[in-house]
Amino acid sequence: MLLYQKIRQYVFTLIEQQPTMKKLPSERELLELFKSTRITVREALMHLEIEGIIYRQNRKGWFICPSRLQWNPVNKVDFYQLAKEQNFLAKTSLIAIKTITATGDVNRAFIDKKNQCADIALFEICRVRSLDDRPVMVEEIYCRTAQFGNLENKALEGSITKIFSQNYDVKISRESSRIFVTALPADKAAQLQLNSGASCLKIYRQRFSEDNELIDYNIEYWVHGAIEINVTSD
Amino acid sequence: MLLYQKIRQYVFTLIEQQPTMKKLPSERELLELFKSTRITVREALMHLEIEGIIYRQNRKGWFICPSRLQWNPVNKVDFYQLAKEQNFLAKTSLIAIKTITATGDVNRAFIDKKNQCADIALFEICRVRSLDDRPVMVEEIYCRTAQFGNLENKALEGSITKIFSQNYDVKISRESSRIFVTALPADKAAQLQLNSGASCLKIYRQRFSEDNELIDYNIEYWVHGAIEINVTSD
DNA sequence: CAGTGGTCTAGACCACGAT
DNA sequence: TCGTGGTCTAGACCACTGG
Repeated sequence: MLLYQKIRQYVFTLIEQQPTMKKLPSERELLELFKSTRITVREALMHLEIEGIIYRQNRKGWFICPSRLQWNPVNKVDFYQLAKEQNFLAKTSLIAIKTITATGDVNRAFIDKKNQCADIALFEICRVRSLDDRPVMVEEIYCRTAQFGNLENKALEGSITKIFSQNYDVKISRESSRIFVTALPADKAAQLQLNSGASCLKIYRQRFSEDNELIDYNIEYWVHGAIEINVTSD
Repeated sequence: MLLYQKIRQYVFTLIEQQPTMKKLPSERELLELFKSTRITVREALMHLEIEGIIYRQNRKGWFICPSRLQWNPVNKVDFYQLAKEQNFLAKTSLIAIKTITATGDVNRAFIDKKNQCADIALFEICRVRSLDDRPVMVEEIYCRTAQFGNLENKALEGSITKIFSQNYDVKISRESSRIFVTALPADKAAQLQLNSGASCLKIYRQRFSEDNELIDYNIEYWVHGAIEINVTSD
């Protein structure tokens, strides 16, 4: 068995035996224990990181991943309710809300047949969501300023869907998501207190009204070891 | 800008400018180009690997990821049809089919109310699927030997769903999937010609008949840069 | 301040792939 | 046989966290 696999096995067993432990021994403690080098120790730790068993916070250390949030992208369930059902303490922090002119993918999504080339003014809302005080997701939400005037003064830590429905009488009727694995960009990693390049689940979501108009465009980055997708089809 | 980010950027631009290129320069070529070391070059390459832009085949080199297969877990669409629609050449290789006694998760899934403790005899089918000759998925399929006698003599490179329906008159009516990111176990990595520890999307899928009996239990490992999940809900 | 991970150097030997 | 990536050593300095 290779050395880094032995170290991986040692840490893995440590986690199994001491499930209450949150922080792992430091890289230097491990290299002394195995009379090895940091390269090899980090090889083992990064292995466990990809498995979704441990994660690191930038320069703070390595930590054990709590259980994953079970999430069904088809049921339009509120984040807080979902977390509560699974015994997590959910929290949302508003990072920023600003007005932008749509460009790129976002622009293409919002263009409709009536005004193909017009500049589209959008709100860009950036939020971070935590489970038990661990940041697990950062998202950008785009929606039309024309449609949601005064949105910046609403309680943006809660459910956007509820704000749309209760304040603007806008109901979501259909949604479409693209989900894939990639790396966190540097800015998103920083907001999650992670190192850039950590693996994540990236989700592009478009939500439409009954008459098929795009209501919002959402880009979510989920810390990869923090979520599990459940889908049921009939 | 950090050195490994410069190298990453260089390779990234290389890929953009020469989209027909399949194989990247070797690690040693890159380290000479940047007068650096393999550790740093590999840091850059592993970054791109996590992003799903490049992948490595064990000791063969680093390669550029082709576009991802778009897959909707809710639509029960045939793999070959899906690939064809997206201009991929699909292929399936049967690795093994054997008879086992259900244990662990698989056992729990197959237990029904009638015979809680009986040993359950299952087929275990292992297959590898490729797109344009790149292995992208390895799967294990479990189903009851009692229900699918003589299954080992069927054309197992094709659609299992079709075999169930055409040879045994068994129709799938409902399915339930769990999807998450993890690392490839060593044996699965070898079957995909990848290094163990590569990131993957792991999918547990259970499929049920109209009267809610479990028909098959499926464990899929998708190479993480090879697939994108599309979900639409009404 | 000491301790942590982040980045980086300059090598080495090995197993396996392509030829 | 030679080139590839896989594994590993033995250090170094830095940026940031936490007490």
